[in-house]
Amino acid sequence: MSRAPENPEIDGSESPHEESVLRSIRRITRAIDLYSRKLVSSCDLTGPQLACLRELARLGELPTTRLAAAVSLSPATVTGILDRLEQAGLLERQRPESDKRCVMVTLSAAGRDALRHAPPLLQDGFTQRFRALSAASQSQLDRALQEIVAMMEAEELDASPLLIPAEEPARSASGSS
Amino acid sequence: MSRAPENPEIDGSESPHEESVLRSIRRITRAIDLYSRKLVSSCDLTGPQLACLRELARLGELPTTRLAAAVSLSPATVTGILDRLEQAGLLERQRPESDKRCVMVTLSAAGRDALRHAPPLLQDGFTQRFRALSAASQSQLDRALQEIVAMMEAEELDASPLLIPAEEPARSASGSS
DNA sequence: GGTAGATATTTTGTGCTCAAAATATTAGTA
DNA sequence: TACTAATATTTTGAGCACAAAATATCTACC
Repeated sequence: MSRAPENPEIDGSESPHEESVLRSIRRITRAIDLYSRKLVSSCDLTGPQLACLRELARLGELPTTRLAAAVSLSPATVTGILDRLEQAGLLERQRPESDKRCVMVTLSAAGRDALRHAPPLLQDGFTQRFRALSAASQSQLDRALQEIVAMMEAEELDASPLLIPAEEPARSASGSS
Repeated sequence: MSRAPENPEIDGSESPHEESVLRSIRRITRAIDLYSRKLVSSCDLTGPQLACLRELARLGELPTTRLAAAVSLSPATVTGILDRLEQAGLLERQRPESDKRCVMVTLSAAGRDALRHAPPLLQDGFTQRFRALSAASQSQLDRALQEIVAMMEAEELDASPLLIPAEEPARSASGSS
């Protein structure tokens, strides 16, 4: 009756690493979210809120859209975050006369102060452990993540039939660890 | 080699890699979210929904809590996802006689079918590129991520020795001293 | 039997997240 | 001036995500 064996491996043929990579990413995402909630109890700021404040401090006054890009979030999302931060008095929004479509965001004194007392954006445990790594190891992890980002953000590689294994991106500086 | 932990300027002193790592993670998270939304238009399932279905298929009937663990989400979150999947007729929930606290979740025929026609959980572009890597490269990325997960999930490493700067004038927001 | 504590799930409340639509403003053009 | 298109932000609607509280059930010990 089952007309075809429907070999479940046909499209499920994922390399074990593929599953594993996804699983790791989910766990990282979750760990960050959990830490964000702990942050709230220690300094009344969530992770995304703190990230916005930090970029604001780093880049100075800037329009919503550019802030959104800086923290890798959509403008719509940032609007909500800014609402809450403004409500808390940590920043100010104003439309410049020159172009009233824009909204320039500025850190307030209170915002700068909150930032000074805020813990790091990543778990303290992670921060400690990461800093304990050799510069080479840090760099290696950093590069690995960037590689994943690049593969992730690269869209669809067209209709290109991908069969070209071509060559390894050959990482030259493999040794120093 | 081991850089002595000089008193690191207390708060500003993040290694450049630290910033970069966080930025990469944010971008990865975002890329996954964006793909999840594209998924909806192609198969009416979001990423988390698809992830739940897949685990369900992989592990068979199982209680909510175990499913939550399998997808690295909290039970509360999974409840909402299950609501929608059940509504769509892709799975069934029932409380076994033996223990009516539990809720056993089972894939329905429609669920199994939807799964067969669903695209991969990661961007197609990523999947293609990742598969094009050598086994060694895949493994390397996989390991790097797992290392980060481990550092991320390791809590606080307490007062553990190892690299304590001895004094660390902890002004960390531990309330008013 | 009855009551306390443990276990499993759902509900509640808040925030993050996005696309798409709505709004407001500016610039270009007839 | 009026009309159109482009730009910048906010609103809307839906889903994800969690902790904490609420609910229901089971187990253990009296």
